[in-house]
Amino acid sequence: MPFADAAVLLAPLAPWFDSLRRPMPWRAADLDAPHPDPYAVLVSEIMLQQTQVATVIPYFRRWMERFPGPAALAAATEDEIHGLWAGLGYYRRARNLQAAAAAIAADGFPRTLEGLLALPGLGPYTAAAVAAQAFQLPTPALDGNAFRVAARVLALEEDPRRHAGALREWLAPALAAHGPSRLTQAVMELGATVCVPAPRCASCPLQGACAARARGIQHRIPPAQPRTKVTEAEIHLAAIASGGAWLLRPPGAKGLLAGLWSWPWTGAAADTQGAAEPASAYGIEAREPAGWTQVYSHRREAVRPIVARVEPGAAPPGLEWVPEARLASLPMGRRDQRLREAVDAPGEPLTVAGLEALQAILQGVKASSPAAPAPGRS
DNA sequence: AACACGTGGCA
DNA sequence: TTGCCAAGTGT
Repeated sequence: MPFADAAVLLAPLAPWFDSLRRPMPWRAADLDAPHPDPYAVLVSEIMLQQTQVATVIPYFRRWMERFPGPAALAAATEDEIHGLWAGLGYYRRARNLQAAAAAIAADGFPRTLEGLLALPGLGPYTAAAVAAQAFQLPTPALDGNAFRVAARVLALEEDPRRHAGALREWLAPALAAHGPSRLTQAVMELGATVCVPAPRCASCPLQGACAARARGIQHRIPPAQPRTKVTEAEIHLAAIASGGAWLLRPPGAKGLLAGLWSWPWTGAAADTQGAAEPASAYGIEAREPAGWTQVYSHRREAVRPIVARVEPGAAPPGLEWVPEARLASLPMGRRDQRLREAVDAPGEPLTVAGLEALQAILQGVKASSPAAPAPGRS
């Protein structure tokens, strides 16, 4: 493809980045040397997958304090790593990062693109980003920012992801010319702060070189991506206490919120209304705090929380009674953290639907099927 | 090749 | 409020 010389086109990015880069705890002071701590680069890059810098910073600091190197991370428990990742999302990243740390502790840090690509959780982008920032290898790292910047500078009107190979070939000489770590970060920084979806061209160091801007088409490059469908669900999420313990579901191995503890829950029936009979007739004291909508990447959940106290009994299959003192230390996603913080909050009296949900959970009705409605009353 | 996979910021 | 998107990867 007859692209203009990237080393020339992107030259203004180097001084721009040297003077305007944002401070980040994983950034090396010397942009021209190999990074003093490749593990820190790796941790930051995994955390930054689909996650903004400002969100990552406090998680990165806590993680590095607790797991300063690959050996410490490799020795941690699943609950520990998920606890430090809790709230950051995409929890598989934490497990992959630990597996990568174990491989690094055993075999040393890979210093080639191929070696990095073989680590779990590192795809084409992350392997290249680590190679460039940790080891100064001229490997083009194409993330959403880099694709957007490249597509605009070159006025590429198609989806730039379809031209990843050509764009990598185009970018590589510029990395070698201006420093792999510097230019890698500069392109992404530009995409994150200036060449954003609604671009701020007036403050762009590449405004004179940008083909999209010259043609006035920067706002529609790159074309919007089709989104995958989001399913809707409504659930009852129950904090059930008995004696000094809470009824919880231990972490699953796969699926949504894998690796995290959760409160038991059950699909809400849409057709049950009206006042409940006194729940005390069933040995239950309960209330329903205000609900909320929980949004995931591909699912929207209307959450109807219940807080209840019941008579002692065996835990239903798949659930565990967990001593109250341990509750605060269990890794939970945002939804379950939110109910954990609300277990002492006031609520409305239990509804019929809420009572049925409690009974379904306590009777061991399979609670993990999103579509499963609560059973009818007997 | 689609789809699963979390959460938060921003217009 | 709703929708888009973020330093993507695994299956």
